[in-house]
Amino acid sequence: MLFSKAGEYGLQVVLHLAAGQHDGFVTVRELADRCDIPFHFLSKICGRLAQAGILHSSKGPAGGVCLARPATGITLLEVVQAIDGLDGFDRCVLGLEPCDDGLPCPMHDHWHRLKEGVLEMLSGRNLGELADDLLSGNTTLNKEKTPAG
Amino acid sequence: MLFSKAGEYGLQVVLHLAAGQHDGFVTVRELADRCDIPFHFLSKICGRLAQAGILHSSKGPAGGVCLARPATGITLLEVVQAIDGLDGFDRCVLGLEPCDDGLPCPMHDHWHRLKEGVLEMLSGRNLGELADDLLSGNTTLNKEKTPAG
DNA sequence: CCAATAATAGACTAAAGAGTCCGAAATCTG
DNA sequence: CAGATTTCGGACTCTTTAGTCTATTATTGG
Repeated sequence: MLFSKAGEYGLQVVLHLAAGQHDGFVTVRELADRCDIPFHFLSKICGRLAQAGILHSSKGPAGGVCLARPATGITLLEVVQAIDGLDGFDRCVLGLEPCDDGLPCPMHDHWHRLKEGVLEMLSGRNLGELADDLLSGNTTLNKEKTPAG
Repeated sequence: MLFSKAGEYGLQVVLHLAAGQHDGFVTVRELADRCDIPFHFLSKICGRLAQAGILHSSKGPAGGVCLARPATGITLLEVVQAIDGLDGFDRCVLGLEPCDDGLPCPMHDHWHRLKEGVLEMLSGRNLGELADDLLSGNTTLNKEKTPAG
């Protein structure tokens, strides 16, 4: 609805890393397993996040990825921007070409307010604060499948 | 971002019909031309809208489509539901499977409020009111391409 | 240096979304 | 009834997104 699958996965992983309190690198394989994300697909996503300066990465044994900066200095908006881009936020909700404050479509104003709300959701709190919510048990990233049977 | 292309087109057409003050049927061809939508694609969309009881349709010469009910009795939400469905509104914004008030993801609450806002945007006003905005010139559906050259 | 490990890059396949085409079936006009 | 018009339905192509596979490069440990 709001993000591509890659975007969803990227957000999950970044939150996982922020809440994980890992010292060094975590392998993409482990992230993929823990978050139930196709490994090769996640590799690409982490590549983009590394290129955007959100993750650090290291090859070889004891390598992997980790947050490139303190979690308190990273917002979800950066992550979304690195993966999905922010173009969607500039487009008319009806797909009309000339739709701005000058020539607004019937939903322009209302949608504009909602978009602001989304941007605020993505940039208002940093990864550290969200990680705190996770660690305190107020929220969760669990993606457990109900055990077979 | 929020709707599929088919959904966007459907909303455009329904708004166009509501604001058009047509007496009888309008051909899908004419709608496609006016709204700059691929004709065959729009045919399918109108088919769905007709099946959902939002449009009436008639074959043959002097045939076409028209709103099945007074515009004041139709909401955008119905249109979206008929074309895209409402499943997207039930899904977690991060794509997590168990994500509800009991086991919320870090964005659950915030996203829930925003979704309510979207639903309110789609159901809060009816087609008639939106058509009034269009007719009074406060809003527009214009999709003019800048003239070649 | 050698072997194992892990990210990186790119080609490839699969599935979904978007758009096209054609052959009905229905309906109006003459 | 004949022919033109228009919706309806399905099959089809094209593009994008999602996901897989393979080879390469860098790093670590022995």
